[in-house]
Amino acid sequence: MQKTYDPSRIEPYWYERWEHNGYFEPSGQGTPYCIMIPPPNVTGTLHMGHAFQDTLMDILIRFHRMRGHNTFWQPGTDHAGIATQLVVERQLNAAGKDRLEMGREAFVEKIWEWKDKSGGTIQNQMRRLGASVDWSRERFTMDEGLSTAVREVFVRLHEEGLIYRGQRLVNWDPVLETAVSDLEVESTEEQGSIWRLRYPLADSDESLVVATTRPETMLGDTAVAVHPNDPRYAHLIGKKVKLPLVGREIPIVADEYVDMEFGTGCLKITPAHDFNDYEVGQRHGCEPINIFTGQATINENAPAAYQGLDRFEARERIVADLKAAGLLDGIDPHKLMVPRCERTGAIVEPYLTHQWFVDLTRKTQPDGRPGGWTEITDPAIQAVRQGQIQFTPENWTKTYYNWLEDIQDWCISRQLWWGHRIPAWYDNNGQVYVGRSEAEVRKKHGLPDTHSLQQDPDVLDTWFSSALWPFSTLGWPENTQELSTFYPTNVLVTGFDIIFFWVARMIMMGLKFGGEVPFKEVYIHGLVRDSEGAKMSKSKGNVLDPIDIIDGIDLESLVQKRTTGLMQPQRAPAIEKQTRKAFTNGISPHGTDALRFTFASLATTGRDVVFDMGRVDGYRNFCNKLWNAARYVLLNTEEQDCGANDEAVMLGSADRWIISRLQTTEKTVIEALETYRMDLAAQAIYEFLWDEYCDWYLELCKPVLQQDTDAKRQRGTRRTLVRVLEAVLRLAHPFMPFITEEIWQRIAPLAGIDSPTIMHQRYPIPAAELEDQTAEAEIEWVQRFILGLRRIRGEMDIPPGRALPVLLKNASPKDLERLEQHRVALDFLGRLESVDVLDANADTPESALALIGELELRVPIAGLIDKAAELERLSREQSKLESELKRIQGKLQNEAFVSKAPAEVVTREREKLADIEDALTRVAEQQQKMA
RNA sequence: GGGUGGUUAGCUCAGUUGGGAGAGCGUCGCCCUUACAAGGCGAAUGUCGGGGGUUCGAACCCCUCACCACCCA
Repeated sequence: MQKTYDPSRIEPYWYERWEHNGYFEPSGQGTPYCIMIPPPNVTGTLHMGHAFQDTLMDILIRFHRMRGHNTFWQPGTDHAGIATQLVVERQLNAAGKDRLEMGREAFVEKIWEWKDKSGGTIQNQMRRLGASVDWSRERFTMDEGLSTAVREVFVRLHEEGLIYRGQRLVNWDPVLETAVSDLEVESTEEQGSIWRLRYPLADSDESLVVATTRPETMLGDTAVAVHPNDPRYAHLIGKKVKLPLVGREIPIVADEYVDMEFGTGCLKITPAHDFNDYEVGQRHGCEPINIFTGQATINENAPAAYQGLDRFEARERIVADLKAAGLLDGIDPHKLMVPRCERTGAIVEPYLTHQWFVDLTRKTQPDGRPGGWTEITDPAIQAVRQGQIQFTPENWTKTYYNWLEDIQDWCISRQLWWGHRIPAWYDNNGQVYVGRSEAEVRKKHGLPDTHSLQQDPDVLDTWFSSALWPFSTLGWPENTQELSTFYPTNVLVTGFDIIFFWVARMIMMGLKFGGEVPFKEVYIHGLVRDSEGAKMSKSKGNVLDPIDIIDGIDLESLVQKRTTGLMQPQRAPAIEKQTRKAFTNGISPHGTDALRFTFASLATTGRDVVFDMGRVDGYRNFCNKLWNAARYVLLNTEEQDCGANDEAVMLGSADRWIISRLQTTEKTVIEALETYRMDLAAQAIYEFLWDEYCDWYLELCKPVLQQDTDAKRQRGTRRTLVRVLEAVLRLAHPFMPFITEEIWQRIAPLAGIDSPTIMHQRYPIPAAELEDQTAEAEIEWVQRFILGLRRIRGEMDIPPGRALPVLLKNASPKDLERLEQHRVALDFLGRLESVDVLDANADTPESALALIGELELRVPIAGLIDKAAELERLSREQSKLESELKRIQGKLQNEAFVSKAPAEVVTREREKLADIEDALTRVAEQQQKMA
């Protein structure tokens, strides 16, 4: 093995080999285990969230594969309708071209070109991460097969009356001119104003004042609402106001929606441009008046003076005109939530348009057939409530229920060109026909070719196809082998941010069309944040490319990367400054295994994953530790007798100890993996490998390998060195696939194993009969002995190279037996010059003291010990012991404790008390002697 | 306004049926001991957010307050 650990040398090599040899494909044997990847954007790049999530999935996949399951991890991408169309459109604009001039067909062609060009990026980044997905079955939401599934679902839902077309208020992006989903709208608090507008009554000199954050919408007002219990306005209910600038007379209505405390207590009602007003308007029979065009300019329903104005220009003009008319009562600064489209940054407009909806709310349809609530929503709730699907952590079910129980119909149409075209055709009479194809529609409805049909120009929400992902990827609606083997899948691994939009919808569609839940478990992980705890985003300039952590990147390149292609270029200097501060020397290379191990150890139950580069540094060191430990093992075992063919061996207590500890570690790791506690699993592996195998076992081996003359003992030690390492490599493989494979290739033959890859080896199974309490007690005694000695060394500033004479006093027969048995190890690890056992009544010379239970370990002072330092240490130890003594005495003197606490707890406290009293006596003696 | 989660060492976080406060990183000493200086050995560091309650006993259970974060309206 190379002397230094160099991940860049081993990682790409092994991945290429694994993939080339088809090791990621399902074995076809054993219990099926399947995970569907949450499909990333086909033209996207890997961010930290992906890397985190992919790591967690790969750990589960490799774990189950090694347990002998028929394991399948489905990879793929989605077409990300808006994002992708936008990217290509921007490219065209930069080249001086225009989508509309170009035409739909040519534009879509351009997007496919872009997809082919940049489509492989994220897949190759996943390869760098070691993701063991089955690339041979990769899917894309706009593949032919998946598109068939989309059409099939649409048609069937429509046939059942569960998809309808209607006019509703939707979130509208006036830049893209499309409806967008709630998920794509981000509301943030922004500074705005409240305008107080005075509306005169129609039939008197009275007037009232409405408060609004959006004065321009007054052109579409259809009512003014007050609270029915508001005494200030009770006399006005039922009267009319004359809408300024427009002249329309609109009613004053009473509605409990109005907040009497807010503003003036009078609310202008604009049903066509506000979700709440729409509801209020409906209650009072107000016809919505739409005053905007698709680009949010004022349309022909408004007075001519304002037509054609942009919504923000219109606001200024209207406020100015009202002011001129003496109808502006005032302007107050006000913070309000402003909804913006995540993609374009444009302020989203509630907008009244014709869209396609999935019914999720009706219990029954007017014709008596079951409605969407009964057919789709309620079953999705029940599946979780009745435990067919389990969430981890369980708490997230609340979020799930909250949303589903208050669900709205799902707007699935988008006014885009990139996506699945809605399978609906219109004739010249406006009659709509839904079917799998135009031919099917014509056949079904007996429409001759001469009867003109136009397909609906809109496409479906990307989430509509994503909702089908768990079964459409497996070949549905065909009844394929894959579908019957892997559906329902085992677990969905995802972030809590898309529980509503994706998880819930997959459950709905899975139950409806897959006939069963799409997955039995949902593992919800946290979201990756930067070291300050802030969400990572390009515009904040705090994103990290996982590949940069793997390969390393110099500061200049990092600054460059973070400051190019910004939506707000003016932020570049701030981002540059912040980057230079946070990464003074850029990012050093860490390798994939270290990054993966970091992600695993960050996967706690919390919902924020605060990413700290220091952790990655630490785990890279861990990889290095493993590497060097393996080198040491090989150095001592290669071409030597390791008992690979089950020759007779003798195992010492150190051997039996490390084997016993390995069983415990295996149990911990497996249990942690089964409960999605990757952090605990990683911690157990880390501690075993570093604190037990490296720090103690390798050291305990040295005297045996270097000095022992018994072949069976040496063979036993070599065999244990090799076998334990081999097992822990398998244990750690799901977390650190590359380094474990590389080392395993060298170690496995020494353990008598012949196989091309660790990937297909069995995951360790803890064996109760290998647990050995006796050996653990033995080694613990040795550890305490050595630690006591080391502490004296450290505190007395005695160089580690200097051999020490040791005196033992108050030794029990057991102590003497252990001393005898472990003498070689103690000499080696403790650098003992001599050991003398003193009689109980013998005089003890001035010496530094360490207590191992009742056994006194003493190092004589002459010429070695700093008397003052020892006295200082003794007084520190004394006060520590005394405070502990006080605590325990207090407990035991409490009669209620003695009588009510379990007997074993009381006994334990009594024993502790005795130990402490004993230790205090010795410390006091020692102090006297030194004084 | 409704809901959820959080508050433990300087930093990031564990703490699984309530019974001796932990890890990593950082800090401070001593060591280039033939696997590893990306290392070894040792040390220091906490009114477990505040208050109250239940209990023999609370970081953990209950109530309450404060602050932070997120989600929904």
